[in-house]
Amino acid sequence: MSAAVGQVRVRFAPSPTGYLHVGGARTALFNWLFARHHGGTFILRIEDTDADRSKPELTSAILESLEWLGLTWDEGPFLQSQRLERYREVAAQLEQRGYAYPCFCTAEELQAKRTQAEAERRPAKYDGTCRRLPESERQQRRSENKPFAIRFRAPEAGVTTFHDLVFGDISYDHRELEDFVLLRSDGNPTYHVGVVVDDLDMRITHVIRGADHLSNTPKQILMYQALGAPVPAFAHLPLILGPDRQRLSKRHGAIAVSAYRDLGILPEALRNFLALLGWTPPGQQEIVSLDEMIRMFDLQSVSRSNAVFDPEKLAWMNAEYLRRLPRERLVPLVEEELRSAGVLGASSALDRDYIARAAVLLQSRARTLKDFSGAGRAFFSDDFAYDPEAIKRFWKEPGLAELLEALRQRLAHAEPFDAVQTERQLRALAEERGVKAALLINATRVALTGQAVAPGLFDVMAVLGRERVLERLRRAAEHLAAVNV
RNA sequence: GGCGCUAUCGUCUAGGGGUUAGGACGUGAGAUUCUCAAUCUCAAAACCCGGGUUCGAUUCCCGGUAGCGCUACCA
Repeated sequence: MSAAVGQVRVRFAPSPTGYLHVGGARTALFNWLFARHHGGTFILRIEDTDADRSKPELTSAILESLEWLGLTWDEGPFLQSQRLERYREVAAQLEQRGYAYPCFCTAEELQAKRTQAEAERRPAKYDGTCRRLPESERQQRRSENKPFAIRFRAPEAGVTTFHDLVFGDISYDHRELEDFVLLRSDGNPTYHVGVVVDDLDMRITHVIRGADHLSNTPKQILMYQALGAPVPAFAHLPLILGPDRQRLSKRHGAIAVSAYRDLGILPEALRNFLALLGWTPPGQQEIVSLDEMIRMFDLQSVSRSNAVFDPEKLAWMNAEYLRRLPRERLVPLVEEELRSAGVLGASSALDRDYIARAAVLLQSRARTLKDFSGAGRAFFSDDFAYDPEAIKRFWKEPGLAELLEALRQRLAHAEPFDAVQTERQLRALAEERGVKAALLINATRVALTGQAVAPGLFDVMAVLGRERVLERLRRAAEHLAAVNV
């Protein structure tokens, strides 16, 4: 790739009217991958021209989510709200050159026209009242300080055709176009001005965005042409849908990137999963490292049909990543999870080495980080409850209290207190009493972890250590004796 | 309604004029076992419909249908 010519410049341009959702994250990811693949530049721009709906705190939340996903930007973030003068300047320029005109219609008038058009089952495009205003009339109304918007003078005939890198050739008849607003009557630009002017000023070479912008593209191309500017390449991405095949929205539950972080999802897992929504790497491998993704990413292999977001597959992928996590990354993540879940207090006596051993033991069956503080709670705190289901399943045998007490006494002298020795002692006891080892093992598991499901019992004992094991056996025997009468 | 786009297992997708239509998640069965997960084996599961082109279409073309998008002084 030659660096001098065609240096790739792409951007991600969210609007701070909500949190970064998975669809936006996927768009950001594809832009980022494209930039990295081509050794280009990834620019972040905040489209906050809608003063009413934009919230500054959402901007920082979006940045945070992008950083969490590892999608770092090379330039920006640029705020459109700080470039308003520039947009007005361009709008004025378009007006001077006859590509735009002032429109004095009020919101009420426009609404009335639209309603009537719908009633008559006509397309509800702007009727062009102010487009046909004589120049003198325009001067007159302006001098009266009547509020006005600036509209683009769309061509009345012809077709705009462009080549989309994902969708192929797209044609759009100009008769479908209306004279869309460039500048609102309060002087603020609309979306179309913001994108075109910024993409131009920022020398964007490839506009990679959601397919919901496909129909907007002809309008923007017309603006580039009116400005006598080169048109960038376009690549539209299929949309991400909910399980009901509707466009993803709050109704679908977790859609914000931050929600997945809170659910205990790893950023690399979410990133990998998102990459597979609409893009397939060559070969049949689905777990793809970042480096491989960058190397293999290609807009031409992006799908054209919308994709349903499948949380089940994400969960599977997260488990895959969790299992592969090296200890030095796993342990801090687990500690953080335990702390935020309140399992580990500030004054916890647990040392790092212990936490590490417990985390590694739990690692192979964890689906999310939440599992460490949830199902794994008993490894990090003495304050855990016996799961009613576990009791029902493994504590139904009579005489268990006495059996656990006997086990406690045997284990008190097991030396060393490791998986091999504890297993030997437990099996010996089971044989001595003529009960199946499984019965004792399962009952003990509930005693030690409160759960019906846990790692291998003897590994659990080895990690917990003699002191905790004996104490918990005592507690369980007590509990059973009290309940079973 | 108008315009645009899309259409392969439940889901994500590969493929492509002649294939046993491939993989992954999920689902079912089995192996293993100390519970569960993991792992291994096996199984069920798809080319939207109708025309056309062709010796032959799931693949190419047209139409229909369905879904999604746009249709704002939102982005």
